[in-house]
Amino acid sequence: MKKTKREIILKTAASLFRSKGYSATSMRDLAKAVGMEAASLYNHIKSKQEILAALLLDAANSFMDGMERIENEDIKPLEKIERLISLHIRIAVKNTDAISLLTQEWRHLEGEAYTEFNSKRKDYEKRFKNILIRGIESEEIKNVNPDVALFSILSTMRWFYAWYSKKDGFSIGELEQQFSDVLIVGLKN
Amino acid sequence: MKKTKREIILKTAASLFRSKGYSATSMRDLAKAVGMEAASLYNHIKSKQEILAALLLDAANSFMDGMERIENEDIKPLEKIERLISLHIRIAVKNTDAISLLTQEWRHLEGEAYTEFNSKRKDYEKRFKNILIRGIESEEIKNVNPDVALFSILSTMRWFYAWYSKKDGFSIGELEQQFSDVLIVGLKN
DNA sequence: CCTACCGATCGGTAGG
DNA sequence: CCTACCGATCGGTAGG
Repeated sequence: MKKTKREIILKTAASLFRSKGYSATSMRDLAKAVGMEAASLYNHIKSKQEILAALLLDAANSFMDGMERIENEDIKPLEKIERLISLHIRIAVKNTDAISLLTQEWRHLEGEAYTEFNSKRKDYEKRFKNILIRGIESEEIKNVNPDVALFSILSTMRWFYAWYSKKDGFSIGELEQQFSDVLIVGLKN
Repeated sequence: MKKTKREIILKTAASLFRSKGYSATSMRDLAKAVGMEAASLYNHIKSKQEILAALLLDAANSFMDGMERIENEDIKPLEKIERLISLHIRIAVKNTDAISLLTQEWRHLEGEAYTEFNSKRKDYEKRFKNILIRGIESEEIKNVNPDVALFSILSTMRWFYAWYSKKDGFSIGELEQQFSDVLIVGLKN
């Protein structure tokens, strides 16, 4: 499990970008945290932008892979929604810093990386929404506005990393159960 | 309805901070957007920090006032939750830029302003949670984890401004109805 | 991986 | 409200 210098730089950058924000983190901050001079970073990475792009596209791909897998499972729409909630929770627990960037810092992407990230994001949302629509059609899901339902689930899941960082003592299973309860079953008795 | 220069500067800053982020927005960007030289801004504001603090504390106070009012209404907990959802929607529709900063840029606050903002935020969440707990006690609300329920509602409402900016043609009444449906009644048939 | 350094830009001030 | 300017810091490169 030896980590290359590049991997260490990326991990450290994720943590700094998360706590200070991309713009407010300088390459000198990053160099100090890694234990080298700023100029030396450039032997491992091309630019500050490349770091952000690598982190975000990697995280985005985890979600695309998960979506692909869940779409192809032979289960009902509502169960797919549950699996997607679980996907978000698991990725966030495993890779909290990178997920925070996905929520907070993606607008600082430039050029092609921005375009690529954005189109993945839109594709993901479209596929998620299609599952909701199929659930509404089969009457497994209430006749709610699918855009509102999609947005509600995704907002909650996108901020999950921040909530999770403050709370302790929940197992993955408990988290999945409680978020499914609230997001799918609702509050009203 | 004449606006002072200071008000124009604050409004313009809110819009720039929203689209570029606080750190990535320079005082020269702001000056240009307002139509003066950077140095001249300082006749109306003390510092870049002061702008962010003024915008955020003002927005935070809108929520504190709304919470105060709703707490004192003689209605059941679940109806208070509905009113709070409506409060978030109305403030976000009226003051979209400032609300985006509340969600995205508050961590750039420094010193006393950070402390004050943070304590208001915590106070607001505590009072919101108490309403949920009272609803659970009276069995009007399902026996869900109140932290998870609080977090789910607040995440959705905090991102509402971004969703709303992309969608058109909803009246306030429709928005209130649809978000209450999804957040309170749930998805499962 | 470092020293030395580049041009650009930052938030902010002096003085009028 | 402007011109002129401050010291500090930025992302990044040259050359070893």
